[in-house]
Amino acid sequence: MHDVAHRAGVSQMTVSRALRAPDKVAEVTRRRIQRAMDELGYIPDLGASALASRQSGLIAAIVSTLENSIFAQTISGLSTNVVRHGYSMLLGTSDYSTVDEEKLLRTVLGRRPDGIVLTDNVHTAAARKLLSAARVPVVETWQLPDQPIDMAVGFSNRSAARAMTRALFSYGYRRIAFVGLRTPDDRRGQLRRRGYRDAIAYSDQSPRELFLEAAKPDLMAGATALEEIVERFPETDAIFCAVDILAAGIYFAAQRRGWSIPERFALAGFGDFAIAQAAGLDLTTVRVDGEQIGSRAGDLLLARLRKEILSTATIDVGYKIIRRSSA
Amino acid sequence: MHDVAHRAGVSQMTVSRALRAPDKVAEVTRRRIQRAMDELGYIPDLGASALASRQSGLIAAIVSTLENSIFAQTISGLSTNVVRHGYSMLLGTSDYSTVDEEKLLRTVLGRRPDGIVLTDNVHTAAARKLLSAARVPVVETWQLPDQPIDMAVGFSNRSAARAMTRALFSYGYRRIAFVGLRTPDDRRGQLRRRGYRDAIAYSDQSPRELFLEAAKPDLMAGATALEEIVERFPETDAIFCAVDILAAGIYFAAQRRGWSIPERFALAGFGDFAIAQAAGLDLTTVRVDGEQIGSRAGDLLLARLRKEILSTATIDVGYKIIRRSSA
DNA sequence: GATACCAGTGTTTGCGCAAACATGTCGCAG
DNA sequence: CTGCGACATGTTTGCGCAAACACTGGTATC
Repeated sequence: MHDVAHRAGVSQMTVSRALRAPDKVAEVTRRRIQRAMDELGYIPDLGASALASRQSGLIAAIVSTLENSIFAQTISGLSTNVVRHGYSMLLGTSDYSTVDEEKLLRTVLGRRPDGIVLTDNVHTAAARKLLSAARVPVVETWQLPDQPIDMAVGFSNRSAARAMTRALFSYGYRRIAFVGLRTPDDRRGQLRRRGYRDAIAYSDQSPRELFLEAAKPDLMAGATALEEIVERFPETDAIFCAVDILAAGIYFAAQRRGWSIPERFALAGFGDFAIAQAAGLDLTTVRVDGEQIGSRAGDLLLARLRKEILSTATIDVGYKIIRRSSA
Repeated sequence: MHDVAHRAGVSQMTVSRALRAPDKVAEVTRRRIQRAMDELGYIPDLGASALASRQSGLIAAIVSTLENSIFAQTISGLSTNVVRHGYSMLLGTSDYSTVDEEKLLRTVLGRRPDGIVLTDNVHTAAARKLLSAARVPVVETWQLPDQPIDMAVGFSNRSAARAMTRALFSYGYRRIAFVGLRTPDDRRGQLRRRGYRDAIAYSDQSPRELFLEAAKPDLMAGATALEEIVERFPETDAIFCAVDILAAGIYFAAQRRGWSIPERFALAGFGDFAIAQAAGLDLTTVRVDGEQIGSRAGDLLLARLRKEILSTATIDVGYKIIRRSSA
């Protein structure tokens, strides 16, 4: 910067101003400086700028995983939004572990980000303490937390599952089964199950729940699920799966048995993954806009960083029940 | 840090050392410092550290898109690798635009990253200049570039497509058609086409190529492809698609016609996307390990940062022809 | 017992930039 | 013509940390 200043015949401070507050520098001077920067191939050191201004210009995101395309979408939405406003994205992966999240958080906070976005809302006590001590704006995303650390953007898995179950009732189905995974740390699955039970409780039916031992939801798990459903709840006329992929597994397994859907039984999933569509599998499901969640999270952060007073620190982006031919 | 030093009864420098070079600090002192840090909830400022040490501890990745799960995998592999070694990930999205990539590069370089990973190998001249001027280790990934900027990890789309075409010949098919998209900026598709032609040139057959006008590869495009193939090359006994999703589209379209695969014709794709598997669509395809590409890119960077002499700056991770029931 | 050496710690300085304040220059009201 | 304010620019200082060098007391060497 000093070199640029020298070449443009001004002081280093004026160069700094030309960069950060161009309107405080005379037009001609600004152009001279610009030319000097171009000629020297000067690229301002944002790290040093951060140190001096106490604003890092970084937005950190800690996602549970990138394998799942929904979080990738959220990052994409968030990134597009904040990058446009001059921020850079810092990314970390917690692998669904709160302990890893806490560890990651320590390093991330070391970068003094201006904002943090989390895709999970379960944290260690220490992590919560770190975050509040850092006095950094935080947005939790996807499942709306009961006790938000700060801000939140997402929806309620429970109410979405309740809505889907009710929708199945409204389509005329009665003996609705629910399929989930037993994995104890699958909070989403548990919430969706509760939503299912909420709806069942308001009906004349008793719950038909199936929990698979599978570690991961996949097609195989779906196939197993169908077998067990047939055995334990043979009267079932609709199956609601906690995850689309399970529904897909059930679909193909049914196909192999020569059963047609929704004649033999209706089928509903959760997530509206591209997978289902791609498989030509016209699945009734719950859709949540992952990209929008990221984008809105960015909005909240940016507003906060502009010192705006936020009327609502929590945004419910809702969900959509997509009825397709499977139910 | 000053406060921590005071509390531990040492100088600020000793605290710094306890952090960066623990073995240069006496055991007891280190423990006192550790305690002081815990009590104060001190988190070192990595930005300031970067400024003083001239090492940012940042690895930047510029991906074409996150929508596509393969790049998400690469980021995941890269991130896991470098984070373990104390680096943080800076992420940017170029949306397949070399101009956006260049813009992004300017900001990214402002952070003075210790290494950069790119998922594309087409860049503006200015971008190339920026990168070489920055003297930062660079790894280009996926398609191996003809003229690498620095290092590279990936494979050759051309040779992979050639191998697949040859494989189809070896399975006994003769009249092999190729389906791609016309989108001019689809470099990958062009390279795969060349690979196909390479193989055809060594056979007694003439090329049967079909280029769709569709903007994006999807199931619909696949369905259209089948119609055109049937019309223009009715004698075709095998179809090789530049992308799995097209193959899936063809598969379902064939299914609707009551044609069975591979009896009516064989089908091969490229990419081994989870989609195909999920659809229960047992597709013969070319598999490339996206996560490994990211991980190996990390290895190269880390080695370079350790000042190791690299014997090879380019790593070909290869590909696998996966023969399944569709061919 | 002088010399060299080393582990452990402290002091000084500067990384590249921006905040805060200081200075200079001009136009315009009275 | 004076004085005051608005604008444009310069000077000083410090952000939080680590490199480089200086220093201390102890141990090994012969």
